[in-house]
Amino acid sequence: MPTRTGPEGMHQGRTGRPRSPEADAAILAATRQALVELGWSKLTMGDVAARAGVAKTTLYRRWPSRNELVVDAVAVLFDELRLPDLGSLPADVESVVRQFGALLERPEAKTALMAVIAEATRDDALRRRIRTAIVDRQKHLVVAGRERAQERGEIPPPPDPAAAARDTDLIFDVVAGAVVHRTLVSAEPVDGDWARRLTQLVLTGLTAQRAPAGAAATARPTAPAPAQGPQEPRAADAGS
Amino acid sequence: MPTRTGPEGMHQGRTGRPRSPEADAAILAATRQALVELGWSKLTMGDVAARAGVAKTTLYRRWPSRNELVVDAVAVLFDELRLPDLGSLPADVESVVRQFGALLERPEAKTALMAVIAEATRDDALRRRIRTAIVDRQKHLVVAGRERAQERGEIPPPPDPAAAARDTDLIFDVVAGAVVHRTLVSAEPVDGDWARRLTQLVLTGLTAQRAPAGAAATARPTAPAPAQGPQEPRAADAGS
Amino acid sequence: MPTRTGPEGMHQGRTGRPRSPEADAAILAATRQALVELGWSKLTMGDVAARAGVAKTTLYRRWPSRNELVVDAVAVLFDELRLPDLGSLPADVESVVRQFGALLERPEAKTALMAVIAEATRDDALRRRIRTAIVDRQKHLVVAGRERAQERGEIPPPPDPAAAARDTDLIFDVVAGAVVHRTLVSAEPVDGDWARRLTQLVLTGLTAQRAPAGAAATARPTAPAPAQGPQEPRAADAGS
Amino acid sequence: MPTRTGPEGMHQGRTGRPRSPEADAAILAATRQALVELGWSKLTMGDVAARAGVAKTTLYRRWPSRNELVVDAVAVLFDELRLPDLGSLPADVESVVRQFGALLERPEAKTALMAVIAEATRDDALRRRIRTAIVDRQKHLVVAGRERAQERGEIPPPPDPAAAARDTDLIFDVVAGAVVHRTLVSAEPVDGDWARRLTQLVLTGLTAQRAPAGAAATARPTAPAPAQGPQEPRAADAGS
DNA sequence: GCGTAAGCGAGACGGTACGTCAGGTCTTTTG
DNA sequence: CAAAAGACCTGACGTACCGTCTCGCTTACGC
Repeated sequence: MPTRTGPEGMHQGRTGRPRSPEADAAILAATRQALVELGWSKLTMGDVAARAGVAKTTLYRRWPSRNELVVDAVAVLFDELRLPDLGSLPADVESVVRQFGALLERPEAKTALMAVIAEATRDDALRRRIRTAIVDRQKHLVVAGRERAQERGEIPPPPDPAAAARDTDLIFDVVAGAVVHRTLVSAEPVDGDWARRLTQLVLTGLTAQRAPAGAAATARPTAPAPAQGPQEPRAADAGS
Repeated sequence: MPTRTGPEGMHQGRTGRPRSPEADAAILAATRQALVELGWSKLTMGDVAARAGVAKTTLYRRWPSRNELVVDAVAVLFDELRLPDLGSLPADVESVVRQFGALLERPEAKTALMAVIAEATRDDALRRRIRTAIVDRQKHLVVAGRERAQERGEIPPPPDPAAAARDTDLIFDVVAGAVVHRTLVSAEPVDGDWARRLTQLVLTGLTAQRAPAGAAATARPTAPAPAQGPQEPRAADAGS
Repeated sequence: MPTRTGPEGMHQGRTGRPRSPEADAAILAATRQALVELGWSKLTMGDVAARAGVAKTTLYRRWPSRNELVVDAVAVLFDELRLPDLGSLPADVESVVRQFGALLERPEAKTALMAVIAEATRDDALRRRIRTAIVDRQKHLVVAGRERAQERGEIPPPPDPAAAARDTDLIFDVVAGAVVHRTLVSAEPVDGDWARRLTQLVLTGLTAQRAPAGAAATARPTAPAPAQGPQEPRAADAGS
Repeated sequence: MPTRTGPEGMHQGRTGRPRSPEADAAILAATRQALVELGWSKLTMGDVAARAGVAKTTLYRRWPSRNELVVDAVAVLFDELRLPDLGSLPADVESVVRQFGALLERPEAKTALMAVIAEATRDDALRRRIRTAIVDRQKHLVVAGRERAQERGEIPPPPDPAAAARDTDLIFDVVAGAVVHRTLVSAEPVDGDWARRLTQLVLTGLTAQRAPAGAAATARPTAPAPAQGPQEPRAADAGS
């Protein structure tokens, strides 16, 4: 676990009454509870303070606003995600997919995650906080999974580090995105069958993509297409 | 374009002064503009009304709340998505991926979409509205793409309708989810390279999955799929 | 009864559909009913229209505003006041006092009267309407009472018209004011005893005032007025 | 001046930031000013708050509604009424009459008083507030005037306390009612002449009423009238 | 008998104010 | 000095009425 999040990062100063550490825990728990019961838009600072048995001032002394408070409150949920060692890459991946799906079924996670991402489209500081508190935790799983699979010999070592990074990013977007989309937009559960099919799609897609060598298989980005028609129009009509 | 959305669905009754149709257009335009300038959390009904040159009550007479208003305002953006006929399935898919990515770069779309999805986790009526106004429009593209590819002979007809529906759902969650995640969470652009790699991953993954020979249910990625070539030599390395 | 009030005074134009006369009655009745149930400040035009089974426009076509509508609605109540002939001035006066008191016990009268008077402090047109529709009806009783008493010989003819007018005004203010104040401010009922004592106070006070011999202008109450008897022996102790 | 009114009576609790006392004064002053400029029906809470340089919430924290605020704002005006010692009862009474008349010429007093009384016909709490804040202040003058006149020997001590109370009430209703009626309904000024005539009427009327002894003077409620005609019908026709 | 001008119910319209609520800040007393 | 309590200002909320304005009728008069 990198950089522990903590309420405010820096505040210390060694004099005066020290901040109560129970208060922190109580506030975060109260925030999660309020999130479950009320949802994002109905959650209020005053309500959280009351549930935590704490004054509103104490909240503001530790978190600059509702958004960062919620990020921190929700972040701990993502600590629960574990990369198990089930012996094969597909099994490991499928496990993570199901864990992630289960996490997003929980109301406090599902509500908070999207709301906070929505806010972050306008607020860079918030985006950074989300990245360190949540996204990096998930990405770490992808990296760890790759390494373990390489050790097992399931996948070859990456030809160069840049390609590896690109692959990691793609896998991460595909897996996390698909789970989020299924859970929140399609509103369907991430059950065993779906998790297995997603895992399969991603792993075969990725392996085939990397393997093709001389096969007729897929794209050959180096060799320009003979007559693929106008490419630019494609970009152009994307806006029409 | 099926089922036109309309502000309130049902309200008519032939007596009394009819609702001004210009007001509708002005309000939706004002909503999009406010969304760009202020973002979701700063957008207020009063502000939208003022921009539209309309009374606040007129807004509330037509939309029960900010959420549904924003859904309707943003929904038209998704009408722009087109499935072009570029001659091959990968090219068509890649085009849609890029269109969708470009759409989500637009601030009014990105902000609104996530916020509204977040709210929908607590509000079934809102979820339904999102589904009919936005999601179904996108899903339609997947269905149409499948059909066209079948006509071209790029993919075989589905063995049974249930399997086809499951595949459609999976593809939809994977593609839409990945684009959304990359744009909003990873905050990276959907450029030509990424779009191509995503397309390739999904299409090869899917094809391989359907032809798994006698292989074990869970793919064995070590043994590369024997002949997954049939997508024809496609060599587009189009644009930037 | 002089000048019938009528909704709008002038509206004529002999062509077109004539205004429904039932509507007038229904509206005024609805206004009184709403006044009883809701009080002045909660009474709304829309509510009156609904009770009367009439469109809001119909109200506005006939009365310029709530104030004048209420004045007209309440004015008819004051038509009920009668000057009976009970044979003596005190008995007649006492009767009127009690009638007026009874009228002001009725919620629609009490609420409306004061509210409308309050509004009239800022609105001369409204003040005129009140005067013609309500006040003059009451003042007429005072004038009639004087004349009858003179015919009976109970009081001497006025030395000059100006003095008579001054007396009329004073009596009117004292009697009406006292009844209103007792009913609305003191919130005590106008019962038989109180009515008799008020009547007596006014009549003796007035008679003595007119006959002050050579006494100082400002009465010297220590020296009881020498002969203020001429009101005749009236011994009614009627009453509840 | 007993029982200070205060905004809300009870609220304290010794912890937390105390309510600003300047705010109270500023709000009441702003209310009176707004009343003068706008009149009762145009006075709004928001406007008062703005004039007082205070938030709307601060008003609502202290007064439950416009009505009670206005009562308190206007009440202080009635503190100005003084019972001077001019040496004789008539002179003292006349002075109070003129003071009261002058008070009711002031727009903030005249508008507010009637409006608030009108509202009170539906609201017992408001009626109580008016009584303690305004009416009792005036009544005190009547009581004090009686006592002083007795000390001077101008009027005899009351035969029994009940009679004294009844007299006080009657005088109060007559004097206050007459002044109010002349000012607000008749819309005539309370000038020296009118004040003198009212004073005289009340004092002589009252003295004579009490004095009559064996004189033929006024009512002899003990001795039933010889032929006073039907009393009951009087009560009956009061309702017709 | 027929056109036409006004009345009529309905209900949308641009407004204003409502009374409440939440956000953050600030000022007390208590620990 | 921090914490709790709670007053404070700000500003948006969603609602209720206002008085006006179309609508599509209906109704009586006067040609």
